[in-house]
Amino acid sequence: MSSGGNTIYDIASAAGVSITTVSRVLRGEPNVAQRTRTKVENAIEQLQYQPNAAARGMAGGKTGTLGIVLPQLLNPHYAMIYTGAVSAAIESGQNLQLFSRHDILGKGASALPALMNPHLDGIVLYLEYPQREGLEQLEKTLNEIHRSMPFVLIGTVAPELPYPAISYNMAAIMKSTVSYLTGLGHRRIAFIGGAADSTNELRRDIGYQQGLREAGIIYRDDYRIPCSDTLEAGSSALRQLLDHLPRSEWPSAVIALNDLVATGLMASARTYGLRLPDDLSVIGCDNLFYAPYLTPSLTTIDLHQQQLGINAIRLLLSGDSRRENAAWHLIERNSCRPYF
Amino acid sequence: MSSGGNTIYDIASAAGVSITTVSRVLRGEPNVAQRTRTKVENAIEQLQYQPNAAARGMAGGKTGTLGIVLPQLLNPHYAMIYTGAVSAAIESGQNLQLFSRHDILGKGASALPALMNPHLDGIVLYLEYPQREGLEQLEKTLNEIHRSMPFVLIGTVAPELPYPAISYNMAAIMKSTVSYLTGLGHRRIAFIGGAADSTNELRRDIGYQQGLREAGIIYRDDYRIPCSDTLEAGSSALRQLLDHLPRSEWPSAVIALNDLVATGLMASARTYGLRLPDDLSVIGCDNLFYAPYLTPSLTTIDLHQQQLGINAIRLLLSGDSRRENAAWHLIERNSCRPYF
DNA sequence: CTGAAAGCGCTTACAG
DNA sequence: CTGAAAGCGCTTACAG
Repeated sequence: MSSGGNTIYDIASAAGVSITTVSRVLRGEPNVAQRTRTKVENAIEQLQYQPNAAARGMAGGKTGTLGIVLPQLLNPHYAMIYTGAVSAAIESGQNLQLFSRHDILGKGASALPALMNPHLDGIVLYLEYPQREGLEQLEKTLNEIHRSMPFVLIGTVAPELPYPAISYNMAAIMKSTVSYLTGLGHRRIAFIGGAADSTNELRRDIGYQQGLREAGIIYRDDYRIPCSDTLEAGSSALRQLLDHLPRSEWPSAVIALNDLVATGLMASARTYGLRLPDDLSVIGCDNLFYAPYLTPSLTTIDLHQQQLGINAIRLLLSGDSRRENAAWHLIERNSCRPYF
Repeated sequence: MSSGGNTIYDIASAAGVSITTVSRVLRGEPNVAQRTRTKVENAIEQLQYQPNAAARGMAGGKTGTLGIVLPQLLNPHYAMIYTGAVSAAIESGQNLQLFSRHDILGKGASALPALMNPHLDGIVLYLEYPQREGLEQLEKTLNEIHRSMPFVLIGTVAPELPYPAISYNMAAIMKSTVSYLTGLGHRRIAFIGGAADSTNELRRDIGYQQGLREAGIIYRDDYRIPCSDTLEAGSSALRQLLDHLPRSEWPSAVIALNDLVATGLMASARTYGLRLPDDLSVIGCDNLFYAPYLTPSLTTIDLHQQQLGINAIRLLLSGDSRRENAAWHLIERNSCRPYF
């Protein structure tokens, strides 16, 4: 094509060697005479040669590009992971290709071919886990991917999946969140979480209930509101919560699915005349960049997303198949206060 | 490779035709007998055939993938554009590949080869424009890209660049912003903007000064603070502004580079005991998703980023080389109030 | 309307 | 240590 670039042939003839030899020095093979290697390297330098990744992949070699699948990018949670991942990829001289479709699982294996198409050396998968019964289907899909390239799973990874993974231990995180609140004296603690039927949301619910139980608090169904992943959903979820409860039973604290939901919920709380945090403590999850700038500043869980992105790429590159938990910590700010 | 997929050969033999014919129906060429076409289509369907984009590209055809270069993704401004762009790409059956390095210009043409490497059918470029003297270098770079693939420029595009573009008219936007504020009665209007030496920041400064002039206000150097693109920078820029001014000359309104800077600046303002918006009106730019949820909710410029992403892909696909302005509008919320 | 052949830019056995 | 040859999965002239 008019791609205008020099090919391996150009540098072969410039260096006076065969393309095989050029390919060898390109890939850093050891069995090349120093003199030859130098000649080739000079030619590469002079002609500003750039290997064609597509051709490489097609010929069966490494393409030098990794992939990452993220549900979306509007939530900075994912953008942070991506940013960490690119930096780690660049550091290792790899390219990183982003796939931001969430349909990959919804449509099962049917979306898979699109992934296999570009010859990737490996891929990081942040999946949105399906209903429980979908887990089996998912495993089949993953086995299929596994056959053509290595991958690592990140996010809230079901422990049942026997693949390399860096996973948020959502049960532990939720339990700690609840304990933080009970430690402040709260007893009426609501949880505005995801749809209860996804496997990773399940995990959060377990942690929520464990946390309550440990503090001797009885779980109430009407303190658990399902909610999707947006600010607006957070706003209306809080309304739903409060509207179904006599004022005397309104929670004194609410745990949000994530900072987006927390943000929406805080605005909504004000419309009920609730002062924050005096009348209602709020805690989020993700530590988005603007969380310190909300009024009140938002107490939340920092999920170390950028580091997760970095670690995922490193794990992928290492070829190791270990499974580990992702780091996190609670950040105390001003949206929670002791309850007496 | 073990890429496991069926090739054009597989479907050729399944359909009992040559690979040439398969290729023809794949690419929708008209000169194929209906019967033959049907046979081939059935085989494609049955074998779940997926064309290999890399091979396609290498053979000189369309790859079906477009690219987009964005400076970064942590600022939702860019994530919105990306999101719009993918949706438009998917709608047209194209893939979209994201490149988020900002070094493409910093390093001049040297970062270019990485872009040409994957065989893209075209690319959307959101560039960070260089100092004035860099414009010439930039044009050379663009000419080089132009030779191998079509592109469209988006963002604040220098009018000097003779390429298809959808551009924010920053001068007009800034002028309107100032006029909005002067319309509210403000006279001491500060501008916390970008480094004054970038060509697109220059454009904003022009609009700022025009707006002032129209209202008969004299431009003051000490009301113009340079600032980078982060919340922290916004915080310290405001400090820098106020610390150098006697209290009686503190501005009654401040225009921020973007919502990130506005967010940081608002927090900083409070530490000076300023009530918002009573003591200081603030206006941002970008209309990030959380802007309505700040206290006070942030008046800002909506830049219609998602639509910009969509339009950019469509313009690219159309092959048209027109240059147009991007849509925008001011969103009044509660961070600005009349000044008496 | 259809097919055989060359070629895109590489890598990988296979010889030497 | 080095090179000639085959092949990766396609598209594009060129014949027929």
